[in-house]
Amino acid sequence: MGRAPCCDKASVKKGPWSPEEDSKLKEYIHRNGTGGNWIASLTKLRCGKSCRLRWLNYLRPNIKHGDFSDDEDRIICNLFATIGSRWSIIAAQLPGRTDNDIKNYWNTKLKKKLMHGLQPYNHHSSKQQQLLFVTASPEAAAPPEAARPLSLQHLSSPHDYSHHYSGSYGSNNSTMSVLSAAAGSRGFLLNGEHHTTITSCLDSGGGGLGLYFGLTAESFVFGGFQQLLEEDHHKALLLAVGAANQLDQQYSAAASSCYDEAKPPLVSLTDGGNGAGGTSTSSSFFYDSYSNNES
DNA sequence: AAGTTACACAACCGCGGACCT
DNA sequence: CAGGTCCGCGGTTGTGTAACT
Repeated sequence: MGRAPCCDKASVKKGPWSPEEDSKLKEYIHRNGTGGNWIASLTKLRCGKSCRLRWLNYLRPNIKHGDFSDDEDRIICNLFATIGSRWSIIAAQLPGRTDNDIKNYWNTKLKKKLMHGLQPYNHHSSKQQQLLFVTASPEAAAPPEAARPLSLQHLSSPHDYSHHYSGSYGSNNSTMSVLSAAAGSRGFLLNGEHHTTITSCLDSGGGGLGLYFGLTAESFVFGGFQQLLEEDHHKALLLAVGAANQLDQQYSAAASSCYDEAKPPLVSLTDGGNGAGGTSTSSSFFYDSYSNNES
């Protein structure tokens, strides 16, 4: 019944591929193509799955290695915001790039690049946090000519924010839940209008970094989230807020803030050249969440 | 110079759906 | 139709190396 076993996992080689193995694999593909059964003639060399992966991610012709362009960054960001971590689909939009490549690039570089605008906190110790979703001003969603320069805006209290969520949490999963709850159940304000439709809320795993986004018929929100576990501080930012059909416009504004017990929360909107790794590839601006210091 | 840490990338693992017998 | 494997995918781990102390 069924097919023969994939391979003898105890006897096939694992680990990095040698040039000899690569040339054997290339020769096999050259002779037999990739349409057939990966397992059939390769079981003595490597596990079929391993052969397929090596071919697709490294040996295949026209594979691009090296730095990603700004255009590729933009495509990845926009697609991630739209469909999440569907790397194979994203890779299909980037000729020469593999899903594994894009996944690694996102996890090691791009995510951090996008988070670059976050400033270090001063020290608070709090068990209860508030995440705040801030109204997107019409100025911020306008082209650069209109968006800059925006002056610093002091917010007198957390209640100046349109929506907030209170709760305690300590893991990525619960962080995601909080973000989901905050975004989904409370909604957010965009250009003065209340929106409640959040299509997804993602947590991208380790490192305390997460991402969330939302879509409505008229608007788009794509955000990031940073968690500083040891300080129990959380900071959220929106990377892109604007009309969905404006996403390709080349404008951005970045905001950074720091919280000081003696001062009200500060939100600084600036030209995007210095924010989020200097991204100018999508409409973007940042807001911070508010860390409630009451305990 | 040696040890440690952080980072980037390649490879592996486990799962779900498609497919085969 | 049932039982089994294959394929493709996303998440995770392992490894080499550069940067730092």
